[in-house]
Amino acid sequence: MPEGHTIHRAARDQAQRFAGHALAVSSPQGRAADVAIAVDGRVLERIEPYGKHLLYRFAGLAEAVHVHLGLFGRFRSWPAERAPEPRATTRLRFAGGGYVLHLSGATASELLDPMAVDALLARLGPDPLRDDADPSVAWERLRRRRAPIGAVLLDQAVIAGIGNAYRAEILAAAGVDPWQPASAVSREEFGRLWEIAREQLSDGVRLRRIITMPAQPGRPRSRLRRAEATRVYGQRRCGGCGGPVRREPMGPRTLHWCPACQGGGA
DNA sequence: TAGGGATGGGTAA
DNA sequence: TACCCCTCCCTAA
Repeated sequence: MPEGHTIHRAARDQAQRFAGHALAVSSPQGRAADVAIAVDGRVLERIEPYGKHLLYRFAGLAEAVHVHLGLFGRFRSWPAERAPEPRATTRLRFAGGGYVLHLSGATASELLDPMAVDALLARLGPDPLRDDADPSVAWERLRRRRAPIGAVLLDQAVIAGIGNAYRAEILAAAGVDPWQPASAVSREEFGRLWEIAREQLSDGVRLRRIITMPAQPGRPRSRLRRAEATRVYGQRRCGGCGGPVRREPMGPRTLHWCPACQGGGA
């Protein structure tokens, strides 16, 4: 679920529903009780997405509410009249503007003072989904790394917002060997990776899913089944050439790639 | 119905 | 590198 596209989608959807409204905020689970106390009754002004991080800004409050979904975090929302009771795991509940939102499982759901916000943003690389992103910053960081390009794409300090699925899909679309050192990637190749990242993540925001394969006759992209939606991630056969997709651990995460299209792999 | 993964990341060593 | 946290869903029985 949560790579950068999920976060940007959530920021837009939630801003549309909640921004400008005073929110009733609670923490049924209790683990974010301090957040609930700080913002309950305040007007939500805006929601800012940075990579996989969200910052909620409330009127009259210097601190921001920082949410990071991690691997397990999830938002659910409903029109107020159809909203279920919170579960035992509901970390935060927002209500206002006719809607209810539940957050569960997040790695982070905390108040950050302005200095902590600065520190957070300082350790993130540019986010391809943001208009203010400067890819040359990512390039300067990436070109110095000897780690495999597949691993460096997951480093949020280099590019913010890419996760395990998109790193596989971006490299596959670019035909780049994930195992080659980042330092061996040319400026031109990097430019292509950045552009593909932008396109794939933007499509993910629009379609609300990771879909990197084109539409098929009679089947728009939004209706592609899981087995058709990606080129290599989670697939047994490559969506490009039909050859076998390989899976190997790359550091702590499983890399999916097509040796025929991308090369690589001992 | 139990259990293994999973689109993450921080920390310690 | 290893371990920890966090929750849900799909799969295999």
